[in-house]
This record gives sequence, C-alpha cells and structure tokens, in this order.
Amino acid sequence: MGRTPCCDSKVLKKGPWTPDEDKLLVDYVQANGSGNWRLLPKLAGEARVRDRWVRAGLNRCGKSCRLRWTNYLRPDIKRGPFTPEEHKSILQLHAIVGNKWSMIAAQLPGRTDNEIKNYWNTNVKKQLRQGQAAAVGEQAALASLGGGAASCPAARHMAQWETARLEAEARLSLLSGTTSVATASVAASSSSSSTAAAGGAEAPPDIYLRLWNSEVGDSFRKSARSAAREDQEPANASDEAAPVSATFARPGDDSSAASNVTAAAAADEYQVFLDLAAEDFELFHGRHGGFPLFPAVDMLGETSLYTAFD
DNA sequence: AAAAGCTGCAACCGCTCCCAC
DNA sequence: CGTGGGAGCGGTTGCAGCTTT
Repeated sequence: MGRTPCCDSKVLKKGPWTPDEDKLLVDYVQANGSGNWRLLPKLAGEARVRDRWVRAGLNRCGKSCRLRWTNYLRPDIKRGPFTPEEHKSILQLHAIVGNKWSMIAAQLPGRTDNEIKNYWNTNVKKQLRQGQAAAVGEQAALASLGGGAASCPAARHMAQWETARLEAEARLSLLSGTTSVATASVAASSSSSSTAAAGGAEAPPDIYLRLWNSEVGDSFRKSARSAAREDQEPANASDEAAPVSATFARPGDDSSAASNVTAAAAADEYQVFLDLAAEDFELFHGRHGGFPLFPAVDMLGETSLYTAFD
C-alpha cells in the first residue's frame, strides 16, 4: 500500500533486550505511563540525556518497546508454570473464542497473550497430537482384531467444541441481523433463525447463547470494549449489527435481556460449563475412558446438534 | 564427552482495526 | 467519505537450553 514503515530497521536494534535497555524502558514507562510507543524510544533517550546519563537511549522500534513491556517487563506479570486452574480456563476460553489470545489473557490475571499462545502451541497442541497418535495406534490395533471404530477423545473433543462454537457464532450472527438477540437467546430461544438448534418454542436455549448471557459472557464483553468506547456508546439497543467473532459486542445486549435470567440460573449455567471443562481437564491428563458427549448440553435437553460425532 | 535433536520462549513480522484529519 | 498513521493482534521464526544418543 506504499505505507511508510513504522521504523528504520537498518538503524534500529533488533534481537534480545539487554538489562540496560530494559531499565530505560521501565524507567520511562513508570515515569510517563505506557502509550505513544512510536515516540517512546526517542523520549526515553531524551530523558536520559536530561539526567546526564551516558547512554544514548533506546535504539529500538516503538513496536518492539510495546511488546517488551507488555510481554515481559510489566510489573503485574505472573511468571512460572501454568496452574491446573489456568490450564482449565485456557481450555474453556479457547473453546469459546478460539485463537483470540488477548481475550483469553484478559481472563487470566498476570498472563500475557504471548505466553498463553506459546503455552497452547507447545503444551496443549502437543497433548492433542499425542492423543491423535494414540488413537491411530488404537484404531489400527482394533481394526486388526476386527473391532469397531475407535476414536481419540481429545481430537473428538476439539472438533466438537470447534463445531459447536462455530454454530453458536453463526446463530448469533443470524440473530443479530434479524431481531433482538436478547429476546431470542435468553428469554425463549424460539427464534426461527436458530431452528436447527432449538426446534420449537419450548426448546431450551442454546448453551452458548446462555453462556453468553452469563457472567462469563459479560466478562468477555467487558474486556472486548475499550473504556473510552463504552463511554461513547449509547445505552440503547439500536447498535449496528456486527460480526460476533470480530468484537464480541453482541447487538441488543442490554440490561433488559439480562433481567430475564435470574442470578441463580446464571450461576447454574456457569457451573455446568465448569463441570464440562473439568471433564476436559481429566481427559487431557490421560484418562481415556468413556467420553461424555456434551453432558451439559444433554442436561439442557439439546442433543440434536452434536450427535453427528457419534 | 560431544554431537545431534528437541523443546520452549522471546522477539519479530505482517496484517487488521480504529481514529484523526 | 477517503486516506494515512498508530496501536494491537495472531502467526511465525530464531535461538538458547535441555535431552538423547
């Protein structure tokens, strides 16, 4: 597009940061706050000059400064291995939002998106691969014995989650383009645009739509919006329809909708979700017994969506 | 003991989104 | 309304440390 580069890569330093550079960056951010990353290297250097320090300042791209600060130098970053609770949360959240690492990180205090991304790409994916390999071996063995089709619980689980998530997104998108999502998703789930899931006025709401209106969904929505934009957004429900996957700011998301769900019901739904994730956690730790096919969904009486995996 | 292979993580790259003009 | 620039995000890479042979 002919856009000018954000920095001169021939002049600016790349590669690992030195302790001196770290200190320059930390000193500057602590004194002036983060933001304006493009000017930060120059300003940080000038501050040093005024203080009569010898070094010439940060010879780094502002982008690199932002990355170093947010992923490594920020004082509230938690170091060390992920706890089982964090692991569980990552599985849950990834099932809902996919590779939206920043959104997942927003739910895990002290963890950065980069850290979670690395954790996913190394640990979780590795476990998934191992599960698939084990399933292939198991399937071959069973086939040689004339047994039935075997399956990898982990692989099936991921496919199920992903499919369900995509379906929920699709339904949300459809709903956002037609009528009030709040009414459709929370009150009765009887919208015709979600007939595949609900199938009738008496059918229970889709679990993801219900989840969306629980505290988890609320938390996501909060993290997805900047404070500034929240101030500017009108309180009514006439927002333009937007893709759910892009913003997680579901149109028509207002308090009247939330009022249709009692606090107790919301807590119950959240617990159902957590219980389901607890199954996942055991599964990823080598329990290759029977795989529960969306027990939470079954509890809600909605099974038709997911039977294709059987 | 040394070389080869593997793993995990920090950092970079390129793209998209958002906002100011 | 269109355009340019800044900020942020996700994907990818490179390297240091560890393990295996």
